[in-house]
Amino acid sequence: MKRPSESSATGRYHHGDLRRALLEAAAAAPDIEHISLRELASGLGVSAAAAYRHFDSREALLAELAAVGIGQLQQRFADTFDLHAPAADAQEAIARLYRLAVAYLRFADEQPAMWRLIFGAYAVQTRANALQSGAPTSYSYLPAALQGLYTTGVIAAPPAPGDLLFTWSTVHGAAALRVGNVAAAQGEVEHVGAEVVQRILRGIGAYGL
Amino acid sequence: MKRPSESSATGRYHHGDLRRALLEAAAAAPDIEHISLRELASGLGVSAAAAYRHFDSREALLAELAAVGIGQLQQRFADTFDLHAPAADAQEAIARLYRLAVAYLRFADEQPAMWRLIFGAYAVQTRANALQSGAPTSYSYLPAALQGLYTTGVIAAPPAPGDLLFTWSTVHGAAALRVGNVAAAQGEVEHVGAEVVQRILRGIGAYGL
DNA sequence: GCGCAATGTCAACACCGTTAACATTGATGT
DNA sequence: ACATCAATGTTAACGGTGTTGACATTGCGC
Repeated sequence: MKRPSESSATGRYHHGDLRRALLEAAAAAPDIEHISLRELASGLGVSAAAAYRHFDSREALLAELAAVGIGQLQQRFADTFDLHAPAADAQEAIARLYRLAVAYLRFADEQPAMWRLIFGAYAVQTRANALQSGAPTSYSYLPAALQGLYTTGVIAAPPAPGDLLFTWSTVHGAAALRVGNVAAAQGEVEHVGAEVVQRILRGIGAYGL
Repeated sequence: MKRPSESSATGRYHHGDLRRALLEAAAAAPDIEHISLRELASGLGVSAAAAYRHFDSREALLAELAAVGIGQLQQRFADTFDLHAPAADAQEAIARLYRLAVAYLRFADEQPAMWRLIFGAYAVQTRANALQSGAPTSYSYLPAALQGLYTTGVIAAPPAPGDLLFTWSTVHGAAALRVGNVAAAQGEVEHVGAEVVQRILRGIGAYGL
């Protein structure tokens, strides 16, 4: 309808979908946070000022890009288990937590720049907005996984706030150390995930594993 | 001897200790990573080019500043317990881990910009250098604390690499979530530290608490 | 098919990191 | 004491950056 069939810019005065193109080009850059608007624009055969028809500022573009990244992360979480389907049994509940941890680690591994953008100073506001939107977010999965551990009897008591804090901290921390190239956190994602999840389970009171 | 008594720059052609002054001014800035050399220099009543007599580049200055920050963090760790004095008993060994966690959290709380500088993309090389220097570093304390838990009988087996990874991840992650303004990690430092350490202990196999 | 809002261009501003050429200075050796 | 020289500062300039205002082109809705 409105979108020209070509997304690449030929000699046309109007690009067609510059907003999306800018975000995609930025996401494709190896060093997201250090790209320049001018470089980005000229790479798309467009003037730098054109970007300001779509974003208030460079920061606004990065914030929007962070939102895209949060969406990607959430999608990875969604691929690990269905938020609305309760875990069938203890084994499945534990597997969900494990898959979640591995997804977290893998995302950090594959997109470290995006990871830093999401959890760096820029996107604090972006994350806050994503949270108060009400819709299920990436923040819904970890609590759900813990709840599943309870309903399947892996843990005896409903997960306390401290359990969520602890679990989240551990998974997030392992990913952060990985992005930071800290030696202790390198190695196979599956291995790190297993080491960490095993101890998380013990930490929140899952006995007899 | 060589240093003029005044550290503030009066009309003198030579500043006296510009290198230190630049680092201090940068550390005092509210948003370390986004300061400009020119602003920094002009704030000290000095030309921007003067900074290049002391640092190869802006990045080099930030790297050096990160090294300073790592030193400060290490000092906080050193204040929690003596690396060379073994823990007297189980209670003391546990208290050491707790104080370490709280120190970690407090540092992140009080100097979030420095925290980001240290663990961000810039200082990867800096941290690597600090590690291979051989001297005791901030990376020595967590392993030592875990070892203390073993020697005092809190845990039955010597700490495995996975135990270090797990403990480090959790503490680091809690601090990172805090810096990132994630709601679950806010609240009193002592409380967050206690919640997290309690579960870490369980996670690494400390029973009967 | 006219007109207007959307979307682009161009030119300019102030600022930035960085460098080269030059200036001042404090310490050092005789 | 004094010349010398390395250390440390200055100024001027380069190319690059984010951002803005004035103007140009275009496609969609009446």
